[in-house]
Amino acid sequence: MELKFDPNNPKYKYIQTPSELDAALEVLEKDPVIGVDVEGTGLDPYTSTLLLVQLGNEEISYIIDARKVPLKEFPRYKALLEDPKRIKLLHNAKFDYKFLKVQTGARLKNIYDTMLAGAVLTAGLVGKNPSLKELSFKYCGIDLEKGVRKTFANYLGEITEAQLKYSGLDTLVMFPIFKAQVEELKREDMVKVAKLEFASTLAVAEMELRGMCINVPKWKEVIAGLEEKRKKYADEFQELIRPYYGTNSVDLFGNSVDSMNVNSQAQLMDLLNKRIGLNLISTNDEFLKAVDHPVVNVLRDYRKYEKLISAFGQSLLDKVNPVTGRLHPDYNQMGTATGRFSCKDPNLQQIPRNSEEAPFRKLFNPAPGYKLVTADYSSFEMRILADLSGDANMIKALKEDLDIHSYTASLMFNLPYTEDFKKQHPDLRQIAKPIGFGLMYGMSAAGLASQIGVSKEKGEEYMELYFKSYPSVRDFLNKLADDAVKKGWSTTPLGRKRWYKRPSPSDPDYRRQMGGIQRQAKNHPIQGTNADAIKFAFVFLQERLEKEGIDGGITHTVHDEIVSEIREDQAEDWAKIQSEEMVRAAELFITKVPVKSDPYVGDEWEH
DNA sequence: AGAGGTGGTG
DNA sequence: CATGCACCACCTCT
Repeated sequence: MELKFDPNNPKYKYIQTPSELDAALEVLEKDPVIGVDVEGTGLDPYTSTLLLVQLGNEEISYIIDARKVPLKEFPRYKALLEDPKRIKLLHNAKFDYKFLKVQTGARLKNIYDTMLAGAVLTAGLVGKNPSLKELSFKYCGIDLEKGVRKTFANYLGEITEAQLKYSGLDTLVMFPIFKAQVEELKREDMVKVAKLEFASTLAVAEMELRGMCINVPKWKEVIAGLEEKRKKYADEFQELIRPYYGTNSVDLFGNSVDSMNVNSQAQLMDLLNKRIGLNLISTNDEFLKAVDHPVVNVLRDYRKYEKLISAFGQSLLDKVNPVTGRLHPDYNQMGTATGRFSCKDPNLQQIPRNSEEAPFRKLFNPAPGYKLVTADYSSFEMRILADLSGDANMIKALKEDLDIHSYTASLMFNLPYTEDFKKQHPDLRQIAKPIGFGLMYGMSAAGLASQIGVSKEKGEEYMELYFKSYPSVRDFLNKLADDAVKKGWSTTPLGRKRWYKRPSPSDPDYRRQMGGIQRQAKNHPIQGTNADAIKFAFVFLQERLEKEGIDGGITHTVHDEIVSEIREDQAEDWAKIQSEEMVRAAELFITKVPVKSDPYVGDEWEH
């Protein structure tokens, strides 16, 4: 690829005064594509200081010292970044967007993100988002020096020559990557999915900035209650196992001493199998709950509390932002091979559902004067399966709003479907339900059998009855598996691809790996279409928030659910809009069955 | 530092 | 022959 810059001697200009910035903008305003990058003293836009803002074209980078040039009072700078006609070229735009909005008041529009483009182009093959270093090597053969980036951490001094050179190259190198990726996206028919990622990342950035309110004092109370329970069961456990160890029951001062570490799987196996004489292959709850032994019972109780405390205790409260007093998780919009979001620090997508003892979700509340609006798609993946497979029976059931698992059971066991089928034949419905879910994961008859606790033969029989009821579902899923094996990828209707690394036939693990690919390929278009719809909903909702002048925004998402925080007087109207926009987004893909989304307005995160 | 086990979510 | 998708956090152990 022909470069418009010298990687060893990149052209840059260090901007320290408003008049210098005016001169730079004079040049940049002629460019249809602007490279953008920022350097700060840290990663958090609220607690770190913005040091540099680099703006450039494919030949030169203008490196603005944000401590010297008052960007907040610079309309011309803001107008350039917010110009909807000009493409802003960034790597991981979400990060820069947050800094630029918080610290300079500018909100990027119309972006191209080399990181997200790289991620959609390698989904399934690579576990993490591509770095700029990787992309610049791959597309331009340039080995970027990234050591300098670390020098910005907590940096308070004058900007050095090395820092300038490094910062300049960052914006320049994105141009050739951009050109190469666009060609690749066109070749792979992935322009639409890339555009969706680019558009939604700004809504994701807004969501992260907003964060979520958590009731810290009550959270601590709940944790304290759980700790009491954990201690009770821990003590009981040590008391119960003492006979199996004999010595070491007290230390030199007469205090009782633990015989073993309950949290150690190795020590537990030793206790349960060698000392107690059970014959367990694993200590997970699946196996423990099949055993009736006092030690095991107490262990299971202990584990329940230990899990809640370790995963959702103080470690989660430590993530509260000192400036905003709220939680601002890091959402990775290409965090999964299927296109779903992942979430971390903290992962609010795995907060337990409310229970009496641990009502965690009740402690996520709106700010004073606001409400939380929660809406999720109902049975969304089932609807996607019905639509994509085109199965007439499944479509009919969803169109008529029947209880889908009861209807399935009525077809499987040749019984009439009635309003009270669920009450009449709970057992049959209980057989049909796991098949419906399992199928979307590519589950086999054997897997089904072990899950519902029947023989392999019975499992096969049920599976056969299910597929006889929904014949097109079988054909659809089988075709997905076959195509993935043949082509090496699967796709959603939008064009979101997932690639597969097919094993060599001589690989001893060949069968198992091929089986895995087939299961992933059966699931990907379903889970991926859910993701496509949620991301369109993000884009639509962000547009509506701005258009309607809503005081509030999206605060959270959990795969098929979106939570927003809206000023009280606008919350009811917004609830309707949120559901409508979620449905509108889903209907871009789902046309043969109805899509439903019911909103809930309240002071707690619930659904 | 990384792997394996366990368990929380959709 | 193996046999349910997608994640992340915490713990222990090496």
